[in-house]
Amino acid sequence: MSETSASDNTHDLYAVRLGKLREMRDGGFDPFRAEFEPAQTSAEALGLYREDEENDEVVSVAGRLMVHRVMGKSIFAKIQDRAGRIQLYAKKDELGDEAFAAFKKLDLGDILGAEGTLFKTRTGEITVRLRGFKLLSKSLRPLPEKWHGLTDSERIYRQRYLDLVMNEQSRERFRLRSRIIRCIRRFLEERAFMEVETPVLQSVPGGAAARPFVTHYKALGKDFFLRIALELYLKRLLVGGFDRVFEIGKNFRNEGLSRRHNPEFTMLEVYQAYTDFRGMMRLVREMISRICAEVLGTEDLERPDGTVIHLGGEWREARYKDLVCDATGDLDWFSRTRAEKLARAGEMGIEVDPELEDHEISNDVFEKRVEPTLIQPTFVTHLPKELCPLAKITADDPSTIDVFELCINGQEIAPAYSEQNDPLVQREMFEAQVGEDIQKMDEDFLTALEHGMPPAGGMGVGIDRLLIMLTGAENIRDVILFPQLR
RNA sequence: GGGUUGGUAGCUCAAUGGUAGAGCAGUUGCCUUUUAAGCAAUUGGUUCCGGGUUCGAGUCCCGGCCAACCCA
Repeated sequence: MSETSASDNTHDLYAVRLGKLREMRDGGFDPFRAEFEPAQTSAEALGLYREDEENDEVVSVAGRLMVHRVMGKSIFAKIQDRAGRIQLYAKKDELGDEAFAAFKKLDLGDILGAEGTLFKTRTGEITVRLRGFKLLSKSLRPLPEKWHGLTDSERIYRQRYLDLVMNEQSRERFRLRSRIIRCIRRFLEERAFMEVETPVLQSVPGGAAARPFVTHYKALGKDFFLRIALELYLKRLLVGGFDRVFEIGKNFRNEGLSRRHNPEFTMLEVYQAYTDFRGMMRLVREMISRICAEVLGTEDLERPDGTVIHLGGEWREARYKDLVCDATGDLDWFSRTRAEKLARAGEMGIEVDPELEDHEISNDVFEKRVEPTLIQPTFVTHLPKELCPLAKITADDPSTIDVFELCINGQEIAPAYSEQNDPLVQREMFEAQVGEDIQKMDEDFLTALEHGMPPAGGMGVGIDRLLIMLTGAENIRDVILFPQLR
């Protein structure tokens, strides 16, 4: 190797910035111990500007340095805070030589507090005429390139903070998520629903058919599971007399990763006594209207492919069996033998596991040929009873249950049931499932039902999927701050 | 789990099997209302990792890791 000057590390961005930090500390200033409390956000400060007036009021703002243009004896800079960006203007003869030199040495990504008065530049941008500033945190690593920003999808997810610093669309999507969840909470609280928290660690993971994550509880010497649904604990609360409850929380399912699946995802579950799945239809309808009115400002959502989802007006209602028959082109589909169904499904190009149960073949048809076509809001009702052991059997059709699945954007958004509250039937339904399924008997839940649960409607809303629909995202990772990666 | 595409400077990207480049960022100088500021000079590389073919590999082959998309 040739003799390179070890002292010349001007190419090493980290070393250059570290050097600047050392220099400051040697000079008696440590940015990481500095204090500064801004009086305004960038947006509030901009709002204080008065056209054709003195504008002698001092504003103070703080944020991350995103633009830094040195022009001889003046410098233009922009800092970014939670409300946006604001431009700063430093003038050598106003700021003083020392402070000006320090301002000149700042790096993109540094976090600073600044104060000064407002004026408008020649090109009309409201700007803070810097009177003083303080470095509040030295950034030792460079930000992504200012124009193209951060596009590497892996870093967008693994280093989400960089995505949030660089991409306004991303910041806006997560603000929207927060506002939508807040809107849902308010909506339910206004209707006397009480928010509760139930166990994440469970010894019997119930309420759904899914493979759970297993963990070990050392003190008890027992394996536990991360919950796959909220349902069974919330229903215990109905028994206890909290007859309107909801929970917004994480569920965990030990499944693969895909555009629509993250192993931990956020569910809303709502239970209301003295109503049924029809009551849940009204509730979810009103809840989504409310989100449209309060958060989105529209009932028409344009998807990335250009089609528009209409959330206003009447929502379609269709029976599960009718939809499946339509999709197969066979009006007698449900009276066909298993072999006939397998053959037809094969003809339709659906790869079906020949081991599947009868109803599972039909459900494959539903999931692959019906659900993706349900772009406009559709309540799918009267599902086969095998699909859910926790719902009431339809009074005039013992093969179906009183439930709906709300589908929008080609995805199931919200299933809801008239909750099964007959402990004897519930036990039979569980027993029919156990053995063939991962789901195990939750005896404690059955005991609770035996004490008497009021008739109730219950509903689950997949918050992440709802957000995919409402934000027009194409991937579940875009609505989860820190999605699971390999 | 299978298929396709990709991984090159801090970032965004180039580079017929033949000397690894550009823009931005950085460094130095000029510039007191800029808007991806400008001008001039300049630093910066284990081409994801490990093998192989070849006189010669960022490029071709095999294996691995990671990502995106599609399928399961």
